[in-house]
Amino acid sequence: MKDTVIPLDRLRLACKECGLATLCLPMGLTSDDVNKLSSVIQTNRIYHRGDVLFRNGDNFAKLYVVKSGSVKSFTEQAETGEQILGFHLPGEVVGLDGVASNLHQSSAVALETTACCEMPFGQLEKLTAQIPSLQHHLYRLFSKEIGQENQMLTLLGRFNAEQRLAAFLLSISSRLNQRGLSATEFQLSMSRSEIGNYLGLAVETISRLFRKFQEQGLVEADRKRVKITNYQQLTSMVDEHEANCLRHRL
Amino acid sequence: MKDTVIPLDRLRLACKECGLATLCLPMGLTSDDVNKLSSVIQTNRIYHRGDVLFRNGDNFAKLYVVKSGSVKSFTEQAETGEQILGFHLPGEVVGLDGVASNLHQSSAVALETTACCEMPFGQLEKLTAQIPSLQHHLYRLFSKEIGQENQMLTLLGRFNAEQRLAAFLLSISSRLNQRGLSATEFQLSMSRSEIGNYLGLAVETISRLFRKFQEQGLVEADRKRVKITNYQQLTSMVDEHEANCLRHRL
DNA sequence: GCCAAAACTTGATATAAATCAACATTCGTT
DNA sequence: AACGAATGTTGATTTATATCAAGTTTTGGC
Repeated sequence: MKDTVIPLDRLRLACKECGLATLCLPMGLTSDDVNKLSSVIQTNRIYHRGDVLFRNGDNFAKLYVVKSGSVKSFTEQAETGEQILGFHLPGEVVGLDGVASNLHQSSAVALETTACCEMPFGQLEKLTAQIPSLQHHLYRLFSKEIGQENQMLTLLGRFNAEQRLAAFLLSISSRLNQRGLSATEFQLSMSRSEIGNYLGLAVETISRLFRKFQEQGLVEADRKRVKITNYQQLTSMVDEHEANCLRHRL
Repeated sequence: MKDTVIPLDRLRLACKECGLATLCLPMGLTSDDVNKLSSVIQTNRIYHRGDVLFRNGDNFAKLYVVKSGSVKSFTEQAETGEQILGFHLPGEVVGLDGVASNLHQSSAVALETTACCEMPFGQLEKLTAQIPSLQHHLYRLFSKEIGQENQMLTLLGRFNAEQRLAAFLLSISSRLNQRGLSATEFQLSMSRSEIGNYLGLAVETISRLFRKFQEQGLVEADRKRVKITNYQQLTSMVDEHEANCLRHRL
């Protein structure tokens, strides 16, 4: 008995102190609920740069919550290329597209040393049937992902290169900030090439834009270290664009 | 009592004969389950061209299942423009992005005379807690939407104009075909301008591409009437592209 | 701490698709 | 059936961004 109780408590503690309440500790869970949830979660598995969380076509079994570090998800096309679908920062969930067919529809690899909590979806699903607030939380999680992809569709369909990079930097900034990190100074974990891939732009374009932004005093960028020096103007680039670029079509 | 029983039966019948098993009749529902489900669904509400299902910012209350006709969803930007996020054909669900914040994050209007079943999400959610297969079905529905948006991200990020239109036509074709309609001959419900908007291209480009496809014997297009005359080659345009276009980057 | 490979930068040039401009066709209303 | 408005077509021109081609800098393994 003690053998069982202590690990659960430790796990529960792990979740409580995790700070990533997004998925693990939705409001309104009782202590008992948290124990149930904790008991099905494998906490803090460590991945290193390039390690695969799952690959397109793998059986889908679990959702992954990034606890620290970062992950990219992507589809592999033919033998030569990949299309990056998203970068996943601490507190964000990876693997939602696997539920539909019980097979992962994309791949995910760690961009740096990364800790993830892994949640077996089958067990999670059963739990959600018992804990209404958890169920609601999970529906919301799926829905939020859809909303974010809608934003990305707008970006790719209507934004020019400059505005794409601005929106990208603001997105990273805001997401890190939500986790208590600086909104203006951070370290990117992805290469220029990966940013370009994600934004539908050539590497060279990303490189030139970083220089341009720097010249305009919007950011200071030293390799992966980024400091946003004019948050306001960066924001207005995206907003104005939304007005401008759409003026032309329909 | 009779008053209650008969409508429920009628509704259940409505669902049973609907043929759109996607959401309403997942495998494994008992007759009793179907009655429960039917009782919360408002069936066959009719919308006419231009009618609004919901608007960005509206309170989120229900999901909409297109039964016949078609719907477009989009975000409105500034006062002048819209970005079309998707076209929704019979059997498809609209409104999933509203769950996250309890507010619709996009708008939806009927493109033609359209019948929808409306499912109050709160009640649906309660039901899913009682009916495991329904719960699973709903998770899968969300997940499928995410998968489709991922495909769209790839299209916008990496496909050229030609391949975007090819992919678009093939998508419509396949989705109509899944509903028992012809895969090669159909009537589009959206304008060239809306297609362009959706695909991140100018109207003129769409117009030229239709001509080009026609000259190449891929399709016969007479205004909104489309006949795919070389399905095979249309498909290969998209596939080859996946190999070609990606060869260049990363 | 050195070396090769990878990542990044920069400039010159090419090109796909947007924009501009004009006209044609279709649709919906009276 | 006739009209104006919306939608679609077509050609000429421009432009944003890709591509090509060389470099330079950084990184990570030995």
